[in-house]
Amino acid sequence: MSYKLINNQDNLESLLELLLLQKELSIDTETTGLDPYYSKVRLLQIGFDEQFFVIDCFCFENLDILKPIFNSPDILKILHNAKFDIKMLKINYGIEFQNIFDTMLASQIISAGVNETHNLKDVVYRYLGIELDKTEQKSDWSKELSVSQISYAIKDVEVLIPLKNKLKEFLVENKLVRVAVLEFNCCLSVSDMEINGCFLDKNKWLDIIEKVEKKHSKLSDEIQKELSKNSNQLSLFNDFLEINLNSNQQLLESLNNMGINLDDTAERTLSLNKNKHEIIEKILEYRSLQKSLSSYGKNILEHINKKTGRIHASFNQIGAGTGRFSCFNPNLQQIPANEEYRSSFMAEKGNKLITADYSQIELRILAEISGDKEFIRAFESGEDLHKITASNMFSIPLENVTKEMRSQAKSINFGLVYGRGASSLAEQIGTSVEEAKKLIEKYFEIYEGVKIWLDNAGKLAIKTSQSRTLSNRLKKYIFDSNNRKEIASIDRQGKNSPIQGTSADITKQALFLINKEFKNTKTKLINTVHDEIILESPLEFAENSAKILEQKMIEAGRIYLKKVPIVVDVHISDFWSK
DNA sequence: TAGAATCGCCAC
DNA sequence: AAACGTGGCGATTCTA
Repeated sequence: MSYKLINNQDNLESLLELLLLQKELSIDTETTGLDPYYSKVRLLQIGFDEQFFVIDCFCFENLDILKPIFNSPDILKILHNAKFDIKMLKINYGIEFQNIFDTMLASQIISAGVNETHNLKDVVYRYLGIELDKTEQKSDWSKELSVSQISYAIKDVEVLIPLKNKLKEFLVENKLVRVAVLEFNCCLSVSDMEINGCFLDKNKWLDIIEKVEKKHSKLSDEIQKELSKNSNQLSLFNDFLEINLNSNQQLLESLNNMGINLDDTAERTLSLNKNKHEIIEKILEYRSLQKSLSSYGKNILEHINKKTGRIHASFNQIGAGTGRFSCFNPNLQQIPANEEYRSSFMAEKGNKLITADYSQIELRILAEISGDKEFIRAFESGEDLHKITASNMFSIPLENVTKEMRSQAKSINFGLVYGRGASSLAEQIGTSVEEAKKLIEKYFEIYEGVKIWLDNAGKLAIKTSQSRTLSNRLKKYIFDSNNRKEIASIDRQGKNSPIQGTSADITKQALFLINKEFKNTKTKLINTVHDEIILESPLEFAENSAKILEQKMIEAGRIYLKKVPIVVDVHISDFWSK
């Protein structure tokens, strides 16, 4: 294998001359670790036309002369899991990227929700049938380089160009080029979002946790006492028997012992049996506190980066099969939605947080794709959707809609996108199943087009084993066509995926537009939660940034929704708020 | 006994 | 048997 090692300024300048002539480059890095704030880039590998260059970054103070290459809209940069290299190169060298092809994202797009691994080794084997040896990947890249290390480093960039070509064929064949470009563009935003991170006020957070801990232990005592008092099982030690409240097995047994016979201890079951004993309410409250303490609690503080003082969560750009993000270390998408918790996520001194979310985006998408005249009209009116739905359903003027009617209409509206049935609706709104059925029928008389679309979407998913969003994002379904339960599930997924996935399309489009708009400013993208985008902006720019954010989110929505108005709610605050 | 599986619950 | 879509995560329980 022939390659050129670049280890002095002369070499680097000659390389630049060559790179400027290229249309496509494959790029990879080898680093001393995984955390971009604590790791150094050892090697930067660049390949094109069977030519490979290995830059020993330890020989250079900066890589400024290469910046125009990475930032060039005319040179395509091919990477696998581009976010990793982009973050490393940006933090270490201030290198900005534009125009990328991420073979990992491409592989995920083609897999279309089917469980497959997307590390380079597996993807290369799947698409090219080549076995890559990755044993050097975790070797020590901070010392003198071995021949084996260099040849490994080159192998990775060598394989990227044929891999990209193969993946591109698949993308074209499956009409996935549009969504791929969307994801590649969005990857740049996600990289910045992870670099920026968000600020969590440690003391404020600890105060909350302390309060919760007190409530938690008090409640725990009360429940334990109650359980042992009523237990007809005597302790051998004549002491009261403590059970592990977090063990649902033990809890169920204890409840049965005191005459509360339940099938399980699921929240649903407990809620339905609240009237049997006051302890049940307490158990539910205990559970909620337990969840807060274990899932968030002090654990989240361990994610504060010592260098930046901020939390840099990891976003999986195509984390869900529908195209939604997922998030971990920590999961910022499941922070309790109450102000107590969220207000600890703050803007740093001199800054404001700007929180913007799409108003009822999924229902607007449903209106768009179903084309239902009445549903669209409801949004065009600008009135409260649930109220206007109730008014339509019960054939009464808006002002006569009662709270109960509105709440019933609201439950149906939200249940729609999940393929919810009558029995589950009945449970929520506290009516008989028969009544719930009638309400749904009435609903679909008003919004007939919605019913037709939902029915078809479910059937189509089962018939074709796939569904699409408005960006043409694909979701494939694998199921046993003899299994009724599975078919019912695919039916619901077929209804939900195009909606949930289009929402993801829109948010990703917005993330791209926003990041582009705020490039080289002090306004930073710091978080996103499905239909919500959060920026941190210096005080003096906050008003203006908020306006731009709103505009760009609407612009992104407009690309997909042509018939239905889009509304974005924006708030400027010192902390994360609704 | 470590890792897998399951339950339960937080978000949208 | 269940009947509501998408995730991550922690504690308990199961399993090899």
